[in-house]
Amino acid sequence: MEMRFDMAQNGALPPVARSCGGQSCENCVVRDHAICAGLDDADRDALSRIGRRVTLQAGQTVMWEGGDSTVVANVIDGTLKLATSTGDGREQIVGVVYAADFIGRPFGARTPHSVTALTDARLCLFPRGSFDGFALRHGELQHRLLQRTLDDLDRTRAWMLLLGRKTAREKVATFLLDMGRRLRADADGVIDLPLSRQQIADVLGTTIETVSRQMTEMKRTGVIDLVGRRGVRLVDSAALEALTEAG
Amino acid sequence: MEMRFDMAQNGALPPVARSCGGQSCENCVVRDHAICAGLDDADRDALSRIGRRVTLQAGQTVMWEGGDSTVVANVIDGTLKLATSTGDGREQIVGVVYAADFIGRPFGARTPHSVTALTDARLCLFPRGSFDGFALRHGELQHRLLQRTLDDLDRTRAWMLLLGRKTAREKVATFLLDMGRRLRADADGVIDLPLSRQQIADVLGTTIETVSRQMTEMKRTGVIDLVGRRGVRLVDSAALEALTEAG
DNA sequence: CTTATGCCTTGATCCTTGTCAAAAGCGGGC
DNA sequence: GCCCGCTTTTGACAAGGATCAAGGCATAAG
Repeated sequence: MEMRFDMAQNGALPPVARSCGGQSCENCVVRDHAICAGLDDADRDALSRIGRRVTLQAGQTVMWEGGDSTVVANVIDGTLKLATSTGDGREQIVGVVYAADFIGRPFGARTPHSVTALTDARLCLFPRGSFDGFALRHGELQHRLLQRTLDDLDRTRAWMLLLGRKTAREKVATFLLDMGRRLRADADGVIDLPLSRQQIADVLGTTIETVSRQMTEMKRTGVIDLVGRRGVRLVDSAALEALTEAG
Repeated sequence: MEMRFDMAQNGALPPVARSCGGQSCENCVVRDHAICAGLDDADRDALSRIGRRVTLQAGQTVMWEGGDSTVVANVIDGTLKLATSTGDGREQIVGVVYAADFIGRPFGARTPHSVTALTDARLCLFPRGSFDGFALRHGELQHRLLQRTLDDLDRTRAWMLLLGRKTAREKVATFLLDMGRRLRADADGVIDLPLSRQQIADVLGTTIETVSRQMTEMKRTGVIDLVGRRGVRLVDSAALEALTEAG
């Protein structure tokens, strides 16, 4: 088992996080998709007074595995990873979150996994205590949080099938299709992956070499095309879909 | 990849499930631990009128992967597995549930995984629509459901680390300690596993042969003791704990 | 434009685990 | 108490993927 101690990943928040408290919900790009959607103006306003905007740079960590659960947040934009690791440094990415997703552990003392920005990102950050109190008083918000948590659980369990039972080929194919669904391709049909090869390996429970070999092979057979380090074009999605469940 | 089509596992519910509608919540053994705990007498009574008790035999399936989500339930006693599989028959167990746990997919159209009894079991079964309506009107119940779902998600993510990054030895050690925590040992310190070797393999994302070899080896080194097919004694929990994260 | 720094790719080899096959042993039924 | 069926164990072998080791190539800095 290889060990990595990736210092760049562990940059703590700067002493004073760049807060944009002046920003309100009115011009928030995720207001209709995040859990705050459905709140009336007064409630949304009350919630916004609890939170503050925070900007993160790629590589910054907001929450640590096993640390006190002091904050929760909505993702305004950017991509972040949720990860756990063994004592000897093996890492497993247990979730990737995007704009409008919710992060952190409400109603619990500890954060069971770390949260780290993969790209530059903006969050709408709430102290957990205040957020918990607000949620308890607003059934609609709690309901949306429940819906989202149930969906997360479904997705997570589907991923367990991949980790436990799929081959390297199937894992990579599933991953690429999943990225194609979540990320928008540019005019040339190229997707800009928010993850490095190592991080893809950490999502799939395999190694960087295996990911690289599988992707190269898929390029050779014309199923995908690789553009620079982070670019992928899904040339033949049907073929990719087929690779999802067969030798 | 091996394929199994385990017919005994797929026994459908009998045409008329043995219902014990006469049973009330008053003498329910899980009333203080299931999500209904915390409801006042009137509300609990209303909820009980929605549900009915059902008895399952080991091997019976209550919900199917991808099927309509028509019912949800509290487990009164027994052990059940949650599972997903690939089109070619590889199975991954994504959860094991015990007395007082909640099963099924509220607030969603489809059940994303199957639910099958591992031992004889009793459920308190609710039609999903009625349950959803009740939950929407009772914030306390919804809050308990949220708490439980958040805990499930945390446990599930912890299990992803096992599936993606742990060795066979570490997987089996982690599994045995987990069982030791959840199940009570008898006077001799022997735990009666609710899972066959194959099912253990399906939980750990490995094969029956690997599970067997690891357990035999642990017995040889005196860390555990094997008693019949389903019995295990955790002789040296500290040593087992050590095997959880090292070669 | 040139150079330097990491990522990423590629190659060779090893080894853990999966696969195939058969023997052993537990448990239930007669 | 004995036998039969099925689970579990054990063995031999194969292979997919991990590990070790260079080398190539984007990307950013000078």
